[in-house]
Amino acid sequence: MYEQLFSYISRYSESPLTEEDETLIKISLKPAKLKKKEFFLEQGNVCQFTGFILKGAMRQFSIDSAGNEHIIQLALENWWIVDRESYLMKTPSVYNIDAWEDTELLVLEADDLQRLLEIPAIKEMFWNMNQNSFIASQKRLNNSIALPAMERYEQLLKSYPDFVQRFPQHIIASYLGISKETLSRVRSKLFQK
Amino acid sequence: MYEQLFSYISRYSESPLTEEDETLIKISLKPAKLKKKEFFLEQGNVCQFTGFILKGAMRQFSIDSAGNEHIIQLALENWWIVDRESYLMKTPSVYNIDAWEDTELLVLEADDLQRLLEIPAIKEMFWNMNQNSFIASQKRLNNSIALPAMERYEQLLKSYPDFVQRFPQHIIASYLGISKETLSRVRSKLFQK
DNA sequence: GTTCTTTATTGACAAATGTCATCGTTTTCT
DNA sequence: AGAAAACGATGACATTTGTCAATAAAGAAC
Repeated sequence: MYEQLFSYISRYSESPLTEEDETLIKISLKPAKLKKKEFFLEQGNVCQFTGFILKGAMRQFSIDSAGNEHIIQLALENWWIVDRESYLMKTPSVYNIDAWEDTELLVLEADDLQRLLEIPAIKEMFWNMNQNSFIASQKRLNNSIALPAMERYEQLLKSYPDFVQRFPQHIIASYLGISKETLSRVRSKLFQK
Repeated sequence: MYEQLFSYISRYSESPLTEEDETLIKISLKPAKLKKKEFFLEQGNVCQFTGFILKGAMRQFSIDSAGNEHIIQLALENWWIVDRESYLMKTPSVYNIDAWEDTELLVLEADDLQRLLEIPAIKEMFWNMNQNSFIASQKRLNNSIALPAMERYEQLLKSYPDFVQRFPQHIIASYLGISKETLSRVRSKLFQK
């Protein structure tokens, strides 16, 4: 179970993990399971955990004043999931995170994170993960303000083809910031070509 | 000149700076000046520097196939500016960065960054800066997919009132992902209230 | 296996936003 | 000071996208 995480770490850091490191990681990251639709974080609560997804699919979303969900993040195997602002500042979150499929995770409490960051490989892994997250977020933002619906969808197909396999269209539409009807029409136009 | 940076660092880290740290910082971060409209980074080039803005205003933008600019970041005094992907991976950038006002910076080359990160206060400062950048980017993304034009503008007024003072409306409109005409109309509606 | 829920498509129409053109004002440049 | 450029507002109209409703198919639950 932890092998998956260790292999992830070695992919995102140059420093090796010692035996003691691995022990500390096993103590800090605890296995957890979520059934489909079960909440990992509900808005108004403080985000207690960072999750590493071993198996399954999750989504992070906000709910607007009209009650509509807006997907701000989708995550599959080997992704980290957390509301960082709430987790780090211990403030109530404006986001929800739930499982879209039955999901297995390793979860890490904020206090344990501090201890883990003493491990160079972990620090490096999170450092790189943070950089990549920011870069990805900025790209998505650029697409969002610069591209019309169809091109946003085409970009998504290129960047995250798995999403389209694992999540239904109305989730993808919300992730792109368009209505499900518009996405349906965009797709039919695309496939006409 | 460096006092401004030192004070920034102390605000974003708990560790103090030693004399040697300060010396190393002074060696690594070099003063630079940009006149209005001058490029800090031009698309197609590798981003060579991370800049710390001492005085002035800058913008980071992409140009789409129709030749329209899309502002993905605005930055004022005490902001860092860089295209991280290009800077870290040494790949050609898809973004442009230029000065909107005459600007004074301290600039840092990627190789020197590695050396600076040995300083705990610097590491901590960049760590926190990265977290904050990601959180801000995610918020902006959420606004972008969840809110109509007027509410996006109201959010901007709350979050970054300085932007509206320092940049003309067509820049603000582009930052919000709307046309300058729409922003003009949004504003006239807002002020009618 | 049947029922209920979720998902996806499509049409008709509404609303939001974009485009183009014009005009007056302000700012910048020399 | 005078000319040129940038800025901002507005009208007319086009385009994109959203909303609502109906329908059908696929999948989940019991």
